[in-house]
Amino acid sequence: MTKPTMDDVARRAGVSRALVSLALRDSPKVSDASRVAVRAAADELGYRPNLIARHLASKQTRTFGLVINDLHNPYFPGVADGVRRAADAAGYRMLIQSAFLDDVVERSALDTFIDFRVDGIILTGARLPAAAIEAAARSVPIVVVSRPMRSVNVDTLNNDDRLGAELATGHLVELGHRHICHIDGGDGAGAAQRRAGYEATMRRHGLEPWVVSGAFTEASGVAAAERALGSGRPLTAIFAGNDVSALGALDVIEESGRSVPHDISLVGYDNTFVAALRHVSLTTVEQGRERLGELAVETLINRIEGGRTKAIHHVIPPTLVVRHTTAPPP
Amino acid sequence: MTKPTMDDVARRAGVSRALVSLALRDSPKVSDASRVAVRAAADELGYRPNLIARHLASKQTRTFGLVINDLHNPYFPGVADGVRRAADAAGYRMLIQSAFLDDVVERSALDTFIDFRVDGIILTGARLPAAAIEAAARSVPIVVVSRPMRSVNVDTLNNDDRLGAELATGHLVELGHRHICHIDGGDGAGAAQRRAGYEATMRRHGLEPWVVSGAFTEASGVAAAERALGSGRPLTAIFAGNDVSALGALDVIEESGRSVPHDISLVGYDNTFVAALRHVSLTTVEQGRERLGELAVETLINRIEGGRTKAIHHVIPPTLVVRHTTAPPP
DNA sequence: CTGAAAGCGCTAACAT
DNA sequence: ATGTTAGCGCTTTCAG
Repeated sequence: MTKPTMDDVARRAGVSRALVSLALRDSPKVSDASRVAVRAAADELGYRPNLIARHLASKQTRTFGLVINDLHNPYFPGVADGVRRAADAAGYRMLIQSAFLDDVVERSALDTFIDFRVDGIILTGARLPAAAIEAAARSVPIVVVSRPMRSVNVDTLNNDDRLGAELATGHLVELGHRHICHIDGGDGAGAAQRRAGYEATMRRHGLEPWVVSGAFTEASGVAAAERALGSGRPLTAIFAGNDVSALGALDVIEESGRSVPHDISLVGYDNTFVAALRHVSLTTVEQGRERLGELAVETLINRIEGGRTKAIHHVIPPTLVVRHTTAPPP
Repeated sequence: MTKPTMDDVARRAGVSRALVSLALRDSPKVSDASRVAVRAAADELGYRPNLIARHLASKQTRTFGLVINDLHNPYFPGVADGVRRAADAAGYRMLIQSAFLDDVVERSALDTFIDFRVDGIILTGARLPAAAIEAAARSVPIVVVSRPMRSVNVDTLNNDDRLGAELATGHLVELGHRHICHIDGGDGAGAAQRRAGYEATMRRHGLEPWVVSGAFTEASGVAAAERALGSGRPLTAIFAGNDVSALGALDVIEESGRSVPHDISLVGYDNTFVAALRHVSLTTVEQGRERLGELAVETLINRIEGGRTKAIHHVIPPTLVVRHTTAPPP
């Protein structure tokens, strides 16, 4: 169980340890003969370099840490796809941690990556206070994805949440809806912007905003929809803060005997795979999550390798995806 | 950006480096005065211990690596929940990597964890050859979850896939179905056992098994259902290898103008949150995924700390969750 | 092209 | 209770 070290390989190959190090990393200053001998010895021994030691000596890990706010939210794996593809192409590893929707866990996930001295950290959907992120960013490059925040030293990457909400709300208004309720994302990442976009659109059309507070979870969608439906207030459409809360609302609407979109139209946000299921067919907003993931890596790399110090704030335009949960009001 | 080291803290607190090390880890053999002084110095400096260095010196990382076969499959986050809870309670960190359904990526995820010298690895839904896992298990404790395999040196934890498939198929038979097609999981983890359970149940009832090959993805469910429906063969029920492939099948069935469960009954496997959505309400099989995650950690810990060397193979009984996608045949 | 030697930041005996 | 001294396994000058 005790693993062979570089010394073992060196001894077996009849060369010095330093040469093994060079040979294994394909340095040009190693003769072919040595290279072959070293490789052979390493293979025979089943040698695997100890990254812990390598990193301690070289001061870099070539690893990015990805903190996902909630592994259960199908939005995030899409971001992870983009991150992985780009990281892979650039020769970086990616390690993931989930915050499990808990701020304390999120904080410790961030600390763990810092303590592991990863070369860069991607925070997605983070709910940590901006100050905490700023502080952490002083010791490692951090890029915050899908969580709008203004900062001079941490990079951010977002879809335009406000615009997305405007598209969603505008779509409902155009269909003829006047009683549109917004189940918001509470203090979730981007929730405030989506709420603002909703409110602005409503006002622009002379309609009164009606926000029921929620969170980015299915359970909160259930609770919020129950409140909205139970209020007795006229209601023909709901714009939920994200897809999973929309799904919660969908359940409640149907349970109440109403049908979607016949009685009530419903819009989500994120365009997750669940929204795309024909059986659900939820009208929603696409953020471009994979692209955000890729951009996150690029942003990190040009800070690390390019030495950039000024923060970048990139916002990409979302698009409305119209499916079958929206129709003119009854 | 250059971080303070333990030496900096020691100097500032006016003590030796070793004492800082002890104080920061709450060793009882440190005076209160020193402890306070060290903590203060560390805080003022914003000191964070370098885990890389700590691990190199202590030969352990107190970290488990979790390799998830497919981050997009909502089954896995449930396992991760269980792992995290148990790991947390035992004082271990958890790092995640996704294989993104790709065997090569899965292999490199495993290698990365080995190279990082994590204390234990949990493979869930892995499709790697058993031999590769066995080999890796020689250098680090590995427990394989949701992937049946017989082995003398690697621990496994599974629900009884065969039994689960028998429950699912038996349920359909009891409802009166005779033309039941199984969309299998191809070479996915546990797919063979589920297929066997289906076939055995069919034969036991004098029915002819009909397996259409698939995989554990939505896209494969779509393709397989199209083939089944297009075959012209009588068909009143489908038992899909897992929930996401069932969802793919559901889309195709409805697209063909048939309704579920009126024309065709449908059963999945995994009881993911999507199956539970009232709007989907998929009859499925619950594996007990969180429990599997917790057990995985316990298994790893009693091997690491308890010094166990004989492999454990634990199988837990699945349960059928009947919802609204199953009904008697038309 | 190869080897020797000096660390990387920390832990773990061993002293005191 | 606290300090000293070796490493952990690797990379990286610096000589040869």
